[in-house]
Amino acid sequence: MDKKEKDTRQRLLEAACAVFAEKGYANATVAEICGRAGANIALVNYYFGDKESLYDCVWRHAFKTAVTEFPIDGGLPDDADPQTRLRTAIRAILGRIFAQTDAAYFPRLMLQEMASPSAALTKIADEAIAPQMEYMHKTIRELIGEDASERLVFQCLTSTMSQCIMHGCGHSIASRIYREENPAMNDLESMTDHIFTFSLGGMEAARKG
Amino acid sequence: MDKKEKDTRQRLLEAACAVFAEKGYANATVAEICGRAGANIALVNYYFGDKESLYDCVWRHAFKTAVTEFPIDGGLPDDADPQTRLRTAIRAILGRIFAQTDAAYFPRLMLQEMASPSAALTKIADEAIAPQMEYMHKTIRELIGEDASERLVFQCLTSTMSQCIMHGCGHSIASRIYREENPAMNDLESMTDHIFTFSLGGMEAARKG
Amino acid sequence: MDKKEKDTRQRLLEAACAVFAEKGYANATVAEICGRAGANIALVNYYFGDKESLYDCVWRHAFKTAVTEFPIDGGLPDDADPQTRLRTAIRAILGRIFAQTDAAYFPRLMLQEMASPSAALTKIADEAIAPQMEYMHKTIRELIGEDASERLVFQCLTSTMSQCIMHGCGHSIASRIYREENPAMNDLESMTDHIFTFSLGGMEAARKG
Amino acid sequence: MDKKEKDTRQRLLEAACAVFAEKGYANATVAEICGRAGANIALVNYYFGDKESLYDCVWRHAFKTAVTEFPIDGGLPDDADPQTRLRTAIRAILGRIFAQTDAAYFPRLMLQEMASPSAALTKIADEAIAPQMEYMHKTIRELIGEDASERLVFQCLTSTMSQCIMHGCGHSIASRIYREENPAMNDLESMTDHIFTFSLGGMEAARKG
DNA sequence: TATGAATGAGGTTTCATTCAT
DNA sequence: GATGAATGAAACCTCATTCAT
Repeated sequence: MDKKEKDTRQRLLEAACAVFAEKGYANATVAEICGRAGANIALVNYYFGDKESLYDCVWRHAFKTAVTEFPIDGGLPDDADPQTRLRTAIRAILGRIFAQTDAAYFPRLMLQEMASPSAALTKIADEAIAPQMEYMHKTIRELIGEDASERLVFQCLTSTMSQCIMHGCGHSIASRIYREENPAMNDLESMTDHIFTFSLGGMEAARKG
Repeated sequence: MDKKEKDTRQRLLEAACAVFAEKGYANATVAEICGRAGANIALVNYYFGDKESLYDCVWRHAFKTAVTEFPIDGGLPDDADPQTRLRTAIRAILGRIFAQTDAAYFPRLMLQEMASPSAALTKIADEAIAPQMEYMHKTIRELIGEDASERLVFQCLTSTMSQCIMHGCGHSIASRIYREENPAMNDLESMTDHIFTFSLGGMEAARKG
Repeated sequence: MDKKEKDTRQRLLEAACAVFAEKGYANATVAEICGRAGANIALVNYYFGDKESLYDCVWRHAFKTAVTEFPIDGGLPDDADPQTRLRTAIRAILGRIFAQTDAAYFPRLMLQEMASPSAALTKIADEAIAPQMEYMHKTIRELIGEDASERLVFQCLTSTMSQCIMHGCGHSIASRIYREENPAMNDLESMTDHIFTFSLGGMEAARKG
Repeated sequence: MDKKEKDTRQRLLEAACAVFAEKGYANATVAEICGRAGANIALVNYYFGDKESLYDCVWRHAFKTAVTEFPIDGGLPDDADPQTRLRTAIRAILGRIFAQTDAAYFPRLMLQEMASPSAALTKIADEAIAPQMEYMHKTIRELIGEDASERLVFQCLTSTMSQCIMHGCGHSIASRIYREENPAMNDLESMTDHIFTFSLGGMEAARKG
């Protein structure tokens, strides 16, 4: 019975991840989630209380999976040089986006939150995003140097993160413009290389001028 | 009477722009649109047929306003040098995002489409986005040189566009992480400078590496 | 169209009065109300917003009808002697209870509130009940005399009101104990006489003892 | 194990008393009852069959407790004089209402039944209420005299019982009108005195008038 | 004896749309 | 050109009950 229970709850959670990631909080329906999980519609309330609490479980699950499978520091020692840390972090973020596991849900959920913030966004920003941003911030600060203004660091951080997010999440629009799937889109390593090189070059230029 | 009609239809269209941009297609309600427009709830169907057709009018209106107020080429002559064209294009895209007019709706609608594509996305991509991307593509091709692979051009294009989009639209999440409004966020010219410099530096590095 | 509109809203309001009076707020269902009114189930929300607001309209309507048809002072001049005022008030309260109009809903709603208070009770007590109680209080104070303790006045007030309420509302239980309808139950005037005489005698005794 | 069973069943019964008394039959939920009893939700059906049967057990339990702890005749000899018997009966009824034990549930359940009769009311009236009313009836008949009409006896009975019920159960509304708790409300003996005196005086007056 | 999973019916509410006027 | 009434479908949630264990 331990088996069966975990099964249904887990199936619900995973179906919910998929549906929330696809449609966003407000637009996702409990009915569809239960339908995909092959579960009775009342079970969401049985296991999670209500849709909002289910969503909490969903983003936490997605986030935990993402940072577990693709930790932002990639397991590097703390004293790794900042260039390595930057490349590793870019690789981690892209890894999440293109993961075939539940880790992929987190970035998609974030895109949904960016488009239509839900009540959970404040919590998510505090608990999930801020720590990762701090890591990136520290890394970029080291790369640009202590003399650079805080503002410059923030701009470079945004520029770098932008590319990670868009290269991955832009799919839905990009794939409609370039009708055939663009080859670069699926090549994780080359994408990492590009963003890393582009960003380093960008920071260098920004630092000077 | 001709006046009044146009008035109401126009008011509905503008209210619809705002609501769709804020909540996305599925989440926007006809009732709220009519409410904001101060119009009777049946008028959406009267003037536009149904919600979907209204949405078509909305994105076309938003797009037209955006390209009229902020043309991607900024009115430059065709033979302007590519660096100037790039900077101008970046400025135009950012201008749209931070516009106080209906022009600002288009990028927000696109963010919504990126998160939760509606049935209209294919049309939008063909009619609205593709031409602009081609202009950017051509510009970047000129900057990188004819020898560069098509793939590299595409990567640089994505990297550049990413920054424009995120610097503007990332607000909802960014403002929650950096509790106080970051100063750079609202300074259009400095943002243009940054993205331009960063992207040029990035392309230079990408071309070499 | 003015006719039809008022019709449905009014029909809903009256059906709601009946159902709320019969079952109490929580136990009444919107479906039954709409069913009795011969209206679509969505119309409660269309006309009243939600169940709670409908309930507000209901008790206010019932109260207004009750005090209009059966004013507590029965139209007596302010300087009427307290005995007359007491008898008139008793008559008014009983009149409401046995009314064949919407006035009868108010005491039944109050019985429901007494059994299972709803969120509206505070409002009802303030706006509807308190003023009537004050009138009764003043009247009884005059009957008992200025020397009597406040506590005694309150006790006599409660004793008098009790009888009005129970003689009327106790029906549901009483009619089950005395299987045949008790004759006194339906004779409004004799019931008024009894409560008036009994209460006067009671107060006289209480004052002395 | 025999102990434990009785325990759980008993805990359920007592929790059910509380919940039914507070919210009435229809409004009480099995889930809340089980929650308060610290028992699994399926146990109501296991021990009692269904909600309705549980309710039967509840009112019988409440009634038995009430008449055991506060017998209507207060243990008086059959030949006690009617005044003493009346005072004792009033004291018993008030005692139940203000009891800190399960005895207090019975009057509250009756208030609920008065407001919204359940399917059980007929049974309750026959088995629980009627015998007590007969006792009161006989007592009052003796007080008023054999010449009095049956109707007068019934009216005086109702007037007397009304006060007992209302002085006790009217709390929810009364406490909202007189914001501070009225002192008389909690003083059992003085309340008994008042109702006894008031009723005797009332009967005397009614008999004459 | 006791549990947690599961279910179907039914509750309130929202929404896009239609219709008569 | 504009309105308000009306509707059916579907959303979220609650609840009594059943079942396997």
